[in-house]
This record gives sequence, structure tokens and C-alpha cells, in this order.
Amino acid sequence: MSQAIDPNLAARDARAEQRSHQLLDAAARLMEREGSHAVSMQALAAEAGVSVGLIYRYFGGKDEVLLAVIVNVLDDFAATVPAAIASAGPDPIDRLAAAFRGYCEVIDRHRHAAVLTYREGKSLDQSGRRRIKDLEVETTGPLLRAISDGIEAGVLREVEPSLVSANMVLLAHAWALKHWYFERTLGFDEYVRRQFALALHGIIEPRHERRYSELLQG
Amino acid sequence: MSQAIDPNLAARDARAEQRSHQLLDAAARLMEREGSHAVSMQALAAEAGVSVGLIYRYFGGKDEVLLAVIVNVLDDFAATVPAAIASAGPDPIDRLAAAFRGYCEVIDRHRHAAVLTYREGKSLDQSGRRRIKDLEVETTGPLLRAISDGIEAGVLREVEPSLVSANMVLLAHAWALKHWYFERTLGFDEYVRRQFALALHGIIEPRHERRYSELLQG
DNA sequence: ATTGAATGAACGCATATTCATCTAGCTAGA
DNA sequence: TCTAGCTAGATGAATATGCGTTCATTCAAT
Repeated sequence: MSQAIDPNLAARDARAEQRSHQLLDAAARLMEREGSHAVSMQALAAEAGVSVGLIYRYFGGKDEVLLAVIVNVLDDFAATVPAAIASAGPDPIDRLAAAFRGYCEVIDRHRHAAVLTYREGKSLDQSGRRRIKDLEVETTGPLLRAISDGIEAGVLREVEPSLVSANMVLLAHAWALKHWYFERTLGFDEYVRRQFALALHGIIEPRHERRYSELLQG
Repeated sequence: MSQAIDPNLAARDARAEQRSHQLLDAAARLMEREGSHAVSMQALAAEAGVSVGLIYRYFGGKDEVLLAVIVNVLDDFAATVPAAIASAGPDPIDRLAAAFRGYCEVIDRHRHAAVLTYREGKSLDQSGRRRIKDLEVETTGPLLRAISDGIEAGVLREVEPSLVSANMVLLAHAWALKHWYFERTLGFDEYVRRQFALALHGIIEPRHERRYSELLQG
């Protein structure tokens, strides 16, 4: 029974997935070109090359589109950051550096969408905010753990992990917020290197500084 | 000749000033209560207790109102931060601490308006953005100078002053951006203390750490 | 022929802006 | 002193526009 309808459902899901991506890409392009305030349903439809009505077949309304854009970014965090940490070896500081770079890379990929995260308190409903907050906690987790591990291993001072973690996420977001400024003066790689060096200086246990002189030089 | 019209003009300017403040205050109250997206001309008029048309007597349009709100914040920076630095004594680190606290205090005073600064690229025209950018440079100046002084005096490492300064401004803004989070966990004074301690750890010349142990303990 | 995808004109609402109208205070002339 | 008229401040209903949403209709594939 379920075998009979599977192909149909699968095809439907595939199309829905494709449409979803098409619309999300269009939204990203629109925000890139005109700014995030210019994302109206009609503009989105025009950019994606579909009709206005079609959007409502795949999303419940504008709120859901916005939510999907944000969730899309957070999903990228959830996929990228843990992978970056995993491939960084056992050293806590190396893992922290990899996590930070991962964060920055995701932000760079979704530079305009990332700023939307800060527009919460806007038109998102209860469940939307809950979903975002949960995903945020989930994506901050790896960073938090890397910091705690560093403290436990004695290479980091006894700082408040949640504060340091929040600051690093903020620095990653700053690449999007102040992109017009940093892009001209530093470029992506330099930005990541210097910001991490500064941050690391702020939290490292002094007697281990020499071990990480590579990462500490800005 | 000019003496004859002076009193009239003065009275006019005074009234204009007063109306301006009345409207800016109303805008702040509105953003506090309903969020910054709820600031419509009719809502603003109602909140200020005046008619819609009157707003257009004192502002060219909504853009000018928004610009005035932002400029109001930046003016507060320009008034508060240099004063804080001046009353902090000669020590570069003390001056830096005072500057940072000044920044945070201004942000705290205009918590909702401050977030607007990041919505640039929106509806502000060329001259509006130019004005904001100029004021930003002007208000970042004192911080920049305090950092440069610290480096020159040998108490700070040879960091890039503009990067460190941008980060400190960002941390001040973060008090507004993530207020819902930090307010519950830290409170204002703790926030300022810990963030400055972290930042200072990141830039201080190690051999001077003991001298500022007070400021460095988070 | 039937079904689901896709369309886009039309609707309703929110909102920025305008403007004809009103009001209070002041000035000049009787 | 009184009053008619002028001016600038203030009003808010009306207008124009943009946008989110709906739905009757068309199209394409099975």
C-alpha cells in the first residue's frame, strides 16, 4: 500500500524541495541586490521567475518564507561547524579555531540572510521563535563545548564559556554586519585570523601562549 | 535689522527644538513598547499627542525622522564618551575603560534606537548615510585615540587600533542586540565589567597585567 | 477527463504624504 | 480700546501607493 504511493510522494517532495531552494536562492539574491527590506512577495516571485500565487503553495505566507531563510542559515551552521571541529584534531584550541572559522564561513556564505537573525521580535510567531532559539542553542553547542574542554584541559583561563561563545558568534556575525568596512581593509582570511588571535589572547592561559604562538600572532 | 527679527527666529527655533524632542521621545517610547517596526507616522503622531500633518512641518518625511533618531544617539555618544574619558585621569587603560563604559551607557539609554543603526542600506538617502558615517567616525575617534595612546605608552600590545576599536563598539552594541539574553544572566554592570576584562586580556602587554589586575578580573 | 501545478488580476488593509480647513495670537487702523 | 484682517501653527480626512493574500481560471501531464 505504502509502496504504491511512495513514488508519487517522493516526486512531490523532490519538487517541493527544488521549489524551496529556488525561492530561497531568489530571496538571497534579492537581499544581496536590494537589501533585506525589499523582499516583498511580488518581488520575490519576479526574482524567482514564478507567480506570486505559487509561493503560497510551498509556504504558508511571508513569515514562513523568512523563517525558512533563517533556518537555512542555521542548518548550514549545524552542518558546517561540527564537521570543521571534527576534522581539526584533538587539541582544544585547534578545535576552537576551526569552529570559529566554520562560523565565519557560514556567515560569509549567507552574508545578507545572517543579518535577519537579529530582526527577531518582529513578525515571527511563537513556534517560529522557538524553532530558531532551539537551532541557535544547537549550533552554539559545539563552540561552547570546545571552550569548556579548553578550560578543563587547562589551556584556557577560567572564563565564562557562554559569554566567550556569545562573543565569538558575534564576531562572526560582525563580518556580515560590518562587511562594507572589513572587506576593504582586511579581507576574509585576514579577518578570521586576526579576530581569532585577539579573542584567543583574551582567554588563553598565559603559560601556554608559546605553544599556540602561530594562532596568536595577528 | 537682524536684531529686529532675532527674537522671532529664536522663538521659532526654540519651538522647533521642543517639537523635535517631543517627537523623538515619542518614537523612542513607541519602539520600546511595540518594537521599531511599529513606528508609523500615524502611530507616532498618536503617541506624541499631535496630528499627523504636524510632523511634516518639522521633518521632511519618515526618513528624516528615522535619521534624527539615529543622529540623536550618535550625538549622545559624542557628548558622553569624551566626557567620560576626560574625567578618567591620565592612565590610558583607565581612559579606555571609561570610554567603553560610556559607550555601553549610551547604548543602554537608547537600546532600541541603537539597533536601528544596523538597518542602514535601508531607506536613507546618500546625504543621510554620509552624515551617519561621519558621526560614527567622529564618535569612534576617542576610543581609537585611547587605544593608540595605550600602545604608544607600551601597556598595550601592538594590535590594530581600528580593529580593536570596532570590536569594542560592537560589544557595546551587543548589549542592545542580545539584551534579552544578557539582562537575565548578567545585568548591566556585570556585563560591562566582564566584557572589558575579556577585551583587555586580549590586548594588554603581559608584563603590565599585574598593574591592572582590578580591571582584568572578570 | 481528471487532477494538481501554476498563473496573475483583484481585494483589503496598512501606511506615507498632502492639503483644504480651522484656530489663536498679533498687528494696524479707527 | 476695539476690531478686522493677517499669519503661522496645527488639524485630520482624503489620497496614493505598496504589499500580503486569495481565488477563479488556465495549463500540462497522466
